[in-house]
Amino acid sequence: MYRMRPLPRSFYSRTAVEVARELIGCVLVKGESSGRIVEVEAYVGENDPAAHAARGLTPRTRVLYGPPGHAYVYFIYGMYECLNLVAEPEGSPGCVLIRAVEPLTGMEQMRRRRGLVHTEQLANGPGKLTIAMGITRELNGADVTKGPLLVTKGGKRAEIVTTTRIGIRRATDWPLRFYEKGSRFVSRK
DNA sequence: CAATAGATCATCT
DNA sequence: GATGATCTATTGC
Repeated sequence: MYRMRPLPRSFYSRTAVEVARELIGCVLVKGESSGRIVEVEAYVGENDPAAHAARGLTPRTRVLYGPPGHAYVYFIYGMYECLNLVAEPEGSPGCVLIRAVEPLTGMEQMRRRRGLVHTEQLANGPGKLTIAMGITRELNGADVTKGPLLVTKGGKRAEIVTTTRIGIRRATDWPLRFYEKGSRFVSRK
């Protein structure tokens, strides 16, 4: 189907903020599970004190410096994985953290992985959504313009709320978190 | 309700 | 050796 085609690489080859805002309302797909992206954060590169790229090119941040449209999946707190999409042209390490999705399909599989929680809480956080959708470090570096993990265009354009980012210690006042206004599926208002 | 503690390990200093 | 883009359970008011 036309709608199911992955977003092209050119979509991601813009500033992290542009990509972040445009991703709201798009659909994240992996296998039979899919969800509408309702909350994201932009990490804007080496000059962003809260970004992993703030310390430059290391083994971990390698994919951030690669071409846009790839997944950056990292392990945090000894327990969770977080999904980012690499933005900006190759060599510029901006990215977008996917913080929450509204489950659309494959909810049974998500419940199997996440437990018997309400639909709103299946994927309303960066760690929760990777568990719900089965996204692991094996997908680090994966090309999301191809699959098995991909993003497609959403339906109608969402109204977006801008706030400061969550769970970071530095640059806590930078307005780089975006979520869909009125959504019950965001991690926190 | 809000605040806090604990889990648990890859990454970088 | 300290830290962290988290989550859950528990404690306290």
